[in-house]
Amino acid sequence: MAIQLVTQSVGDALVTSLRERILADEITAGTAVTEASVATEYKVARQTAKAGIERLVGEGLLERTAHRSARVPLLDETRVQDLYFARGVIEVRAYELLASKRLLTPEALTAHEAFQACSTGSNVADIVQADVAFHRALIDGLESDRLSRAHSVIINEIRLCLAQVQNAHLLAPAEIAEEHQTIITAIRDGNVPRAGEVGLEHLRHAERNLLEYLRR
Amino acid sequence: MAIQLVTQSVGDALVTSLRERILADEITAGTAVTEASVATEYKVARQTAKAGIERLVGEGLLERTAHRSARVPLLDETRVQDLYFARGVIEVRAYELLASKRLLTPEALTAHEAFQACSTGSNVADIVQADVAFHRALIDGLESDRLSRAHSVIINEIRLCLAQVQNAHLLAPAEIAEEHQTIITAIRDGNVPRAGEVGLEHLRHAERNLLEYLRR
DNA sequence: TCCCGAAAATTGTTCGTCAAGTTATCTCAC
DNA sequence: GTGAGATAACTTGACGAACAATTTTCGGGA
Repeated sequence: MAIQLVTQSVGDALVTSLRERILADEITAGTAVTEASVATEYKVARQTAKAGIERLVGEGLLERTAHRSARVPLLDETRVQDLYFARGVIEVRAYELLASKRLLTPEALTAHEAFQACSTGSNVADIVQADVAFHRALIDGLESDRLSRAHSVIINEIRLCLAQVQNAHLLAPAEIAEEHQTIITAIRDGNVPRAGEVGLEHLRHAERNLLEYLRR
Repeated sequence: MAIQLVTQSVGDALVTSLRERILADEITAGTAVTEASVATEYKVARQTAKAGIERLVGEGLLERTAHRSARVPLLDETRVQDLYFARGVIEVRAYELLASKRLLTPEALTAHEAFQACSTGSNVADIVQADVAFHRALIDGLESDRLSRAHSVIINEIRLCLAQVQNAHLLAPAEIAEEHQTIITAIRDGNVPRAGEVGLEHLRHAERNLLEYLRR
């Protein structure tokens, strides 16, 4: 068996870079992301740029209608609600299943500790990153490619919202860490209903904060 | 306000057509779907064909690795298990939520009746179609675009499996209709845990049948 | 000011080309 | 005959240019 090399096509690299920049709020909402601009910026063919944009549209990180430029979608109330509702459907059931199996992967625990570690710091992007990583690690524990993928799409769009809000109205990191701990405890105890409840409560807090920010 | 016309780009039409043909098992698993063949068959440019194929790869209806032709994925055990697991996570929680709201849309009831109507017939494709439509209608009742979308991707891949199996090993349509009825009843009664349980049971039956077929 | 039409910008789609990687074929040594 | 290696054929990756269709912008009249 030959050693496997990890290669990446130009198109893949382009999508990865664009995705990062969007999630980092470097490409701000509302500004046009034209095929030509991406093409010249990255020195790639327009077709390549087009393909990349289309993939991101598929992920919900860009929006476009026919013959008009793609844009990073603007955060609005219905979007946030839809996003957290869909996320809740997946995560609540996932946490219940994890609890029923008392399944806590080392990755999830590591992610939790990593969050606690950087929660004392002030870098908001890091905190968001660590928060997302924790939830992702929990879902990944169920070892379902399809579920992880569905969850990932939704959570990426949520990261988009968080990026736009920035440090403005996040919960206190300490509070988030505490809620994460209750989720872990519920799973470890095999307390199925509680795992679902605290998971849902955790999401509700995040959603409420975002909505309050939007309504001000 | 002008009257809105529904138009469709060539690319969209191509994807729609290919998706239908794949789900109808007209493009059988394993056979190569090359960019050139699609291009000549539909008389479109290779670029257009490529874009269409890539979109279907994103939906899980085609598989491809770098520099090799796309193929309709072959049904195998782990795939079926992953698919039904992910579907279960979404549907179980969705049915519980529907029950907690006693939410039964006219569309869902209509879909149920439509299934019963064609369950006496022998056309397998119609039955699969009606079955999928019923579950879709239930999920759509929650009115979450993101959830419907995530569910749709998974269920399309399941349709792929069902298409490959054909009439071979489906449950008896009458049995399916009966299980659908129990789901509806549980939702109507607002019996939350039961809605989740019978939903899960329904999926388990379908999964078990598919797996038995695969293992023979 | 408001509306209309021309110009500019942008996407949709096609063609042709070359490079790079994969698969199939064929030959030659053994 | 058979296996290994070279060769050819096929396929995708990426680019550049071009034209049509559509949207947006903008300037000039009424």
